[in-house]
Amino acid sequence: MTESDTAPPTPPRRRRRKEARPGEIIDAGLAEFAENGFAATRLEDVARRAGIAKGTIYRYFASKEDLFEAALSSRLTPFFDDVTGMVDAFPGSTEDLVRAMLPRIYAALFEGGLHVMMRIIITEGGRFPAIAELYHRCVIARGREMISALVARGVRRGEVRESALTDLPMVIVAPAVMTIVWKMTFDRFDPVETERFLAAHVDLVLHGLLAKGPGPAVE
Amino acid sequence: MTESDTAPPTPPRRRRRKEARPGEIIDAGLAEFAENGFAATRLEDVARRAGIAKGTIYRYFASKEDLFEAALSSRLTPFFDDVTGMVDAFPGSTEDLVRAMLPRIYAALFEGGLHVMMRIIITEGGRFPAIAELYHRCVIARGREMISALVARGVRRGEVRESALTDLPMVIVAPAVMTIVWKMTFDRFDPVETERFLAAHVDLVLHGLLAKGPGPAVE
DNA sequence: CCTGTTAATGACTCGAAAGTCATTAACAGG
DNA sequence: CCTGTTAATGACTTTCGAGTCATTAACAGG
Repeated sequence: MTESDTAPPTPPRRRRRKEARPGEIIDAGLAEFAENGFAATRLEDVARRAGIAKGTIYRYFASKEDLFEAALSSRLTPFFDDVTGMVDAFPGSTEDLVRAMLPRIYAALFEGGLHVMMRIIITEGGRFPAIAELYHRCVIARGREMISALVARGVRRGEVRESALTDLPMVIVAPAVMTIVWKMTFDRFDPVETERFLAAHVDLVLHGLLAKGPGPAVE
Repeated sequence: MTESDTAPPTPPRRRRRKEARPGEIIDAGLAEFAENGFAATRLEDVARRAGIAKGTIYRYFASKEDLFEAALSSRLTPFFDDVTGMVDAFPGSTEDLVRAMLPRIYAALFEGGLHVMMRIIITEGGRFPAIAELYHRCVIARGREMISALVARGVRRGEVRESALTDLPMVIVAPAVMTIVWKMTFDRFDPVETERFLAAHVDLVLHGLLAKGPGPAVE
C-alpha cells in the first residue's frame, strides 16, 4: 500500500511475453503428457497449468501433436556427452568406473528430470515412431556407445572377460530401465528404494563383467 | 457347388453365439488396447476386429473400462504356478536351473502372448491402479517369490554367494523387462534378436550370482 | 412351418475435447 | 498521451467417439 506508486497495484491479467511462452507451454505439456499420456491429455489442462488460455497454445503450436513433438524434441538433453568423455578419460579401474558411472546415471534419471522423458517414450514411443526414432538416435544409441566403450576399455585392460555381453552391452543398464518401469506402475503400493536397487545393480554388473570379481564393496 | 445341399450357400449375416462372444471381444480388445493404449482405442475398431457391431459389445460389457478390466483379468495366467514348483523340485545345480528357467520365461513372454499383457500393464498401469495392483499381486509378487526361492536354494546349496542381490532378486529379471520395453519402442528400426539377448542375460546372471562362476556355455 | 424370445444391429444422441476467430487490451513508438 | 500492432483471450464451431435403443432376424420349441 505504501508503495502503490512505484509498482502497479493490480498487475494486468494478460501479459504479452512472446519469448517466454513456448518454453512455459512445453513445460506444462511435458508434465501433463507424462501424467496422462498423449491421448488422455487435455490442452485445456495444459493451458491452465501454464497459466494461460487454451487459444494461446495455438499461437505457438499448430496442433496437440505438434506440441507433443516439440516438447519431446526440446529435451534431448546432451546428458551423455560428458559421460562418454568420462569413460575415455577415466584413470582408474573398470570397477571404479562402474561404481562411478551407474550412480551418475541413476541421479540423472531420478533426481534430474530424465525419468519424465523416459516415461513418455516408454508409454507413447510405440505410437510415435518419428519420436522414438529421434530419441533412439540421440540418446539410446549414444548410451549404447558409452557402455560399449566401457566394456571395450575393460577388455583392453584385461579386467573384463569376453562374453555374450561384449556385443550386447545394453543388458548392463537393464536394471535401470526396470526401475523406471517399476516406479511407473507398482511404486505406489510396493515402493522401490532406489539406493538399494542401485547397489544390487552395481553388484550384479561387477560380478557379471569382471574376470576376477570385484573387490569388497566400498561403504 | 456340388455340395450346396448340405451347407447353406449363404450363411446368415448375423449369428447368435452367446457363449463365444465375450471371449472373442476380449481377444479383439486386448489386441487393440496393446496397440493403441486405452484412451486411443475405439470400440468401433474392437467390434470390427471381432467381426461384430459396436452395440454387441454392450450386451456383454457395461463400458469401455469394464471391457478393459475384464480383458486384463481374464489373462492373469497361472504361468508361474508350475515354474515355482519347478524350482523346488529341480534336481540339478543352480546353473542348470537358471539355464532352464530363463529360456522358459522368454518363451512364455515372446512366443506365448504374455508380452501383450506386459505391454498394456507397462503403458496403462500408472493410470489404472486397481489393475496394476491386481497384476502385481497375481504375477509380479509370485514371480519375485520364485526368483527368491531360486536364490535361496542356491545359497543353501553353497552355489550362490550372498550379496545385495539376495534380497532384491527382481534385478535378475530386469533384462527381460528391458527387452519388452525395447520391442515396444525401438524394435522397428533397431530390432532385438531375442536369442542373443537371452544368451547375454543368462551369461550376466550366472556370473553375477554364482560363487565360483559357471561352467563352459552349453551349445 | 409358425411363432416367441432375445442376440445382434447400426443409426442415433450426447458430451467432451480439438481447433477457430472476432474481439480485447498490452505494450511500443511517435 | 495517443495510436497501431499484435499477443492473448474465451466463446464458438466442429469433430469424434462413448454409450443408447428401437428395430431386425436367428434360432428353439411347439
